[in-house]
Amino acid sequence: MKQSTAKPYHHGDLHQEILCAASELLEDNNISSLSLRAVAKKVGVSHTAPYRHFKDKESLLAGIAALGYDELSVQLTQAVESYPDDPSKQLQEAGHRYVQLALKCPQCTQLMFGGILPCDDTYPELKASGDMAFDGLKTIIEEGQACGIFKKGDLELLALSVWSGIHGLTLLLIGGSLPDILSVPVDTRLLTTAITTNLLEGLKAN
Amino acid sequence: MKQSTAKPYHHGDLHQEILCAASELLEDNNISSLSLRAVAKKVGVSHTAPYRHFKDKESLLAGIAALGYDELSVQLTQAVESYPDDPSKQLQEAGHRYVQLALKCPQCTQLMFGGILPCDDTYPELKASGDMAFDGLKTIIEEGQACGIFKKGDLELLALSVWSGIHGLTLLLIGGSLPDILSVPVDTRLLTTAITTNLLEGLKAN
DNA sequence: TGTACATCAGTGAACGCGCGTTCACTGATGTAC
DNA sequence: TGTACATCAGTGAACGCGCGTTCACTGATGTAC
Repeated sequence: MKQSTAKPYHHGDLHQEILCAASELLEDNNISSLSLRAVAKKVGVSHTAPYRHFKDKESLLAGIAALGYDELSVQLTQAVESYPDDPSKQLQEAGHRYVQLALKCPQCTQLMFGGILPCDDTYPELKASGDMAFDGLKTIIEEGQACGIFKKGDLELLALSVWSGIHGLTLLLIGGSLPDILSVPVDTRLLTTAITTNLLEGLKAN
Repeated sequence: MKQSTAKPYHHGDLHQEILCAASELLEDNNISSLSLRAVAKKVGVSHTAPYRHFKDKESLLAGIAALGYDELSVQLTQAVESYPDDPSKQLQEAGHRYVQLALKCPQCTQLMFGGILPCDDTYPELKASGDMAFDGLKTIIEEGQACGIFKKGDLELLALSVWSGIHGLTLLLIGGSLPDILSVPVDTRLLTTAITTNLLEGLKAN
């Protein structure tokens, strides 16, 4: 993204290609076994080439995570657009999209939320992307409050309540422990609906 | 645990000591930088000694995670005992204890839920400990249903709803992203109370 | 009680591995005149 | 238009590192007779 407007040089847009290859490799294995060398190999450049585009390995990881937050924002926006003027349905749809996205790229989700990267201003782009995603959620709830279907109260606290519920389910799903804990087969859609319904119950205005 | 009844031999109870030292080292750093060699060094034995007690590194990690689930079960039991005959308060207390425990040992929590270890029967002790913890939660909800203050419905689904909410908050807290996302300082107790209250709202009988 | 033997916890050298990072380099591209 | 130079993306050899695991061993403990 940062480089995508720059003119191609030598390789083309190695910055983007590295990010893209790294995201793919990340899902093929896991965070700790993702190596700069493997990424370079996948792209077809020497294993030192990435250093022209990323200060070090952590910078690359931060770039991947930022892309993840960006994609999350896109999904939230689409959820809102799917159900204009119906914050309850928007929230439910957002929940489904959150879960689906995480299931599509579980390792990236771990990277985003696993406390692996600093969340402060070390990587401004990462922080900005993360904030934007949370803003998307807050907007839905704010809308619901404005039209009187969600209860009043601290916006961030309500948003965090909802987020926690979905986030918890999501991580339990990608953690893979549920199939061995629950006595029934895991039906992702059913579980997500049940949990968002529960959350909406606690959110609705009296 | 497995060995604690065995008579001391040579070192004493190296199995336990290794588990203990590994748990401590785990919190000092993180999962991927925990090494068998460092554990052995901390205990004061050669770096191959752990192989007499654990098949490989993953087995050791499974042992640590199992201890984590056991401690979780203890906390749930204590939550129940703190408020006899009041499942709502039991649940709230359980939430607080869940969060507190995770904050005390965030890396172990990641190990337990991060999809790092197989959840099937590869490590029976691990699976048994995990199941027991989930049973503790189900028991609280079952009790609440029995005395009519929680709504009817699939027990596991309700338990999972509650668990997801608390689990999500917990992982967001230990992920460390909240202080940089929320505009107000993070008050763990307040957040936990708000979220469990919300969850109870969605759980109560009509 | 004493002795010979079996068991097995713990040792230390050695193996092969992939990793992140550095460094001096090369060569393609862009630019000033 | 042509030339000399500056820039900088990508190279490849080399570094030092810590790791998991294996192996033959040693020596302390337990046990059978």
